[in-house]
Amino acid sequence: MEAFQLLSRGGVQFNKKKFKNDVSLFSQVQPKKPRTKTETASGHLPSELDFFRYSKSSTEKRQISDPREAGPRKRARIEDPQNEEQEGDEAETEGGQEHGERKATKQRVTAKGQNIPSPAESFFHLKERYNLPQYLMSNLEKYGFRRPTGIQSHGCPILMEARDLAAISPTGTGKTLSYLLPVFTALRAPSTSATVGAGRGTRAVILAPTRELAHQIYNECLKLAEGRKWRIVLFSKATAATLADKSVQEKVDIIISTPLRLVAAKRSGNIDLSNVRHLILDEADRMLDPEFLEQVQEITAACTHDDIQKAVFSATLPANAEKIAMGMLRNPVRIVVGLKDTPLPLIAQSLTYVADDASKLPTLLQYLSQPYNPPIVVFAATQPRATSLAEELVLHEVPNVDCLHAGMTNKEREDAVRRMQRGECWVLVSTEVMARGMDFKGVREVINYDFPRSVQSYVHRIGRTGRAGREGKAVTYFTNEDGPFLKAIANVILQSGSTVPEWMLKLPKPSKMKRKQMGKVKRADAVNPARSIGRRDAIKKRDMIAGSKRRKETAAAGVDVDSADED
DNA sequence: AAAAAAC
Repeated sequence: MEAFQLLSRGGVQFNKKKFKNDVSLFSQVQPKKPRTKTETASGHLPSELDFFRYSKSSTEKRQISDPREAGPRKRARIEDPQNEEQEGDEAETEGGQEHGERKATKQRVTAKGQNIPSPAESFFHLKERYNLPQYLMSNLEKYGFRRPTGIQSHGCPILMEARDLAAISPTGTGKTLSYLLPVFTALRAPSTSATVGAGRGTRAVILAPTRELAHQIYNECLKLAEGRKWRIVLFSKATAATLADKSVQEKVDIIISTPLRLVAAKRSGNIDLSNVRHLILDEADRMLDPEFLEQVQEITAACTHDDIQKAVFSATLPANAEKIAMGMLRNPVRIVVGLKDTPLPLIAQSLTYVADDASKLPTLLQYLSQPYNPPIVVFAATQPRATSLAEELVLHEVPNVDCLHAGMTNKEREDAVRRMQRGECWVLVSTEVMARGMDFKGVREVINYDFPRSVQSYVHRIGRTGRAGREGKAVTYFTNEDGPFLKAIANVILQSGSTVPEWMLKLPKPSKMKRKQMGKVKRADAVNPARSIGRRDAIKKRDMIAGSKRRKETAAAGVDVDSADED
């Protein structure tokens, strides 16, 4: 592992020529026409592919052909009552409408519940209505938050009026800030201050499904907290230990944690949650998955204060998760920004046909040998596949490749995130662990190397790009085996305003049996069938690295050394 | 429907 990491970090030379059209990592992308289409790796389709029978009339359904048209077209859709999500007694508003000024990117907002607080047009309005402290206003300005996003203008008032909230808003639309602002406003002053209204100690808990996401939320907290002596704790083994001291715990204001970590502290009696007034579940549907649910419920039960406000946030919320969430909330407001379970139209999505698993690597290598827009996030289905793919890319001289999955050590994970944030990583190969919430601002493109297992997974994965109003590109590889899952994803792409070949939508709905069967197809750990991963160890890796050097030298002489790497 | 993630 060590050797591989060294190699992936520093062992590959920067190839300027390859990127001469893209010198600056963070410069504005030329708005390209988003195309959603089916590309074939080999240029022709094998006739035995049964689901391509439907492609005879492969005319494309066209909704929005250009992201710049998204505004007006979206508007047209809003006015079409047939497209409205039907709700019972609901208030419906569109941000900005009542003041005449509307940005093209504004999305439809559906709110449901009793006495729904009206949205705030600007941070200044929030301040006027809810007495937002000046330090928050300065910090907002300092960090470039000029206007609230849809979820912020609608969600903040609801939370600031002490209501429970279920909020659904697309990826990259500022959900974190929409719950942090109300939390800071409600807490008023740090525990250490003389004028604390609501008692001392932990008064807000924010839960997230991965360490990386918890850390990112923590960083956002620190931005808003500047200038005040807030004690914000990113829960870890180390911090949990220091909190065993009651006098330390009394000074804490906000805890951000993954569920199991907090449960462990609770069980050891090291944490007092009895004064928690705000409990936030980020990536709520994930947090309500069976494996997390018990832990979340244990934490909820430990938050015994009567005046507790609960809120759940996500870009996706399947019906069963929503049912559980609503059961946890008191007289909640439910708001949906845009369309539920739908990616942003800003993301140009495409599907690429690759015949089988073995064809994916050559397809990706071919793609990465041409100029592209780094950084790219590549999603693999399992940890071994992510590792294997990253190794293959490194061995094939792709520059600045990194790998990140939960099988790695904390330090390795932190290092990978840091390199990503610094723009040192151009291709990040990862698993589902990176799929949710992570905000790497420069990510231009997502590649689903392995087909996502659910619509939710797809939406969150591709949501790593196209954040905060930027454009993004998402490519999804699909093989013959992915056929049964293709239709659902095609529908999502269509929903989000991109185009999809009509035959995909005509695919038969796969039966449960069929899905079960297909789902059981075992994916090889090694991404390159020519290499066996079974006997991999440090020595083997050293050989591979040596092999890659040899390859480099012999490549010029036209000698094929690939076979030398085989077992 | 299943892997990944959580310690």
